[in-house]
Amino acid sequence: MANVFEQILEKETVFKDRNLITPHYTPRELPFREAQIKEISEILSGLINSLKVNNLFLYGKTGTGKTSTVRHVISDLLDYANKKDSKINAIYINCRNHSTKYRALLKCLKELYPNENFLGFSAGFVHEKLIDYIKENKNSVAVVLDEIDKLKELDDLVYALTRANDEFEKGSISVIGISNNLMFKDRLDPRTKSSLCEKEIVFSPYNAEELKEILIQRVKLAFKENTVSDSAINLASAIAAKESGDARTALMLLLRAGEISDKKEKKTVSEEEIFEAKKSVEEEIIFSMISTLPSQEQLVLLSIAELSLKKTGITNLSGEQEKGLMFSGEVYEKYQKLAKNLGENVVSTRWYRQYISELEMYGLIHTTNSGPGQRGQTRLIKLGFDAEKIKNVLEKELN
DNA sequence: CCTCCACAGGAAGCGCAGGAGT
DNA sequence: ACTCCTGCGCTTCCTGTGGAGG
Repeated sequence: MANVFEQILEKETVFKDRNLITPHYTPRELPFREAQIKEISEILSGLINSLKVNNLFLYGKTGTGKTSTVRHVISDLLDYANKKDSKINAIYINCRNHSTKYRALLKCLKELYPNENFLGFSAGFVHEKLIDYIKENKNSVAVVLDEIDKLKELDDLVYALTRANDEFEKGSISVIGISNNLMFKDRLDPRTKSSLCEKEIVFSPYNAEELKEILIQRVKLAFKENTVSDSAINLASAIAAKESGDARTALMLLLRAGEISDKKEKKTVSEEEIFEAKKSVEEEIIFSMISTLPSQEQLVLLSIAELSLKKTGITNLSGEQEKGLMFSGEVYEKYQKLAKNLGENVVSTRWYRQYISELEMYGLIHTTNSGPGQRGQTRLIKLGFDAEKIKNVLEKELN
């Protein structure tokens, strides 16, 4: 019998380099983000001349290329700075992993002094040390705060970072905030807001055509030649565009489809595999999103799922029956019943509306304002994914 | 035209948990 | 160990909006 590892590792595959199609990979080319790249670069170019540049705030839904774009610009900037002997540091911080002011500052220091460890030093010391670094080295430092909405004490941190600029004769700190939470900006302290959002750049979702281009480009990198059919790419981009305009979903579709082809020992990826991949990707996304939701929000979502399974639908703007559409009010009623049955407390209508907005932001539901023929000013709610699947996941989550 | 309904979403404030300062 | 402070989840109150109906 052949060696097991030989069987596994030397198996025929459709991939040339599987890593290049995972979400972690930052491609060198970023189609349809030229405008944003240019805008960000123009702003950051001042750093080369040791000027303090405007703080930057980027927002857009998940998978719209915010992080990739920033990483791209930063790496170009550092390359150029190297050539010109310009003193620039760029620090990338994912606030999900460094969620307090202290941890974020610590991460900055770690980048500036790679060989030293400041763990355990007081917050004040860490802050001083950061300022000292810039005073001594006269560097321009750009701090990227990704998923900035996950950061606690954000007001403090932004204040600490930007206020320091007054003390420098040469060198500076600039902050680039990235968020996919559109409401987030409004929750900020007015001073932080004006400081952080000196310049704002919006990333809108990709449409099907754009997703297609992105996929074609990635397929060239990650798959062997002529393994992925055009129709498969078309289908994958159409699915992703319809659901969210999220490039990550589109890439995941291709990745899974490739894996399915390998498993079947097929040498190509066709529409069939994309369809199969769609199921598993959907479930993955749904599961990972839902399981991190607060239980109250899960309850609201479950109410929507149950209603859309039961209801026949309501008449929409064009006067036709649309399935799975429901009023905000009836969802709240359903939610009240469900919560009572499960012994959970029931939140007020105001907070319930907050939940609805958040669920929409995550792409789990879609809402539209009611038009003529409907009850006044209300929201029509529709589930973003298959009701049956969501219900299954939720019922497990909620026991 | 006015009023009522069924909501949307802003503003203020409350109680709590957990971290910092002393 | 103790206060003080702050962010968070939430409620209460409020103003605004647009269709329905008198």
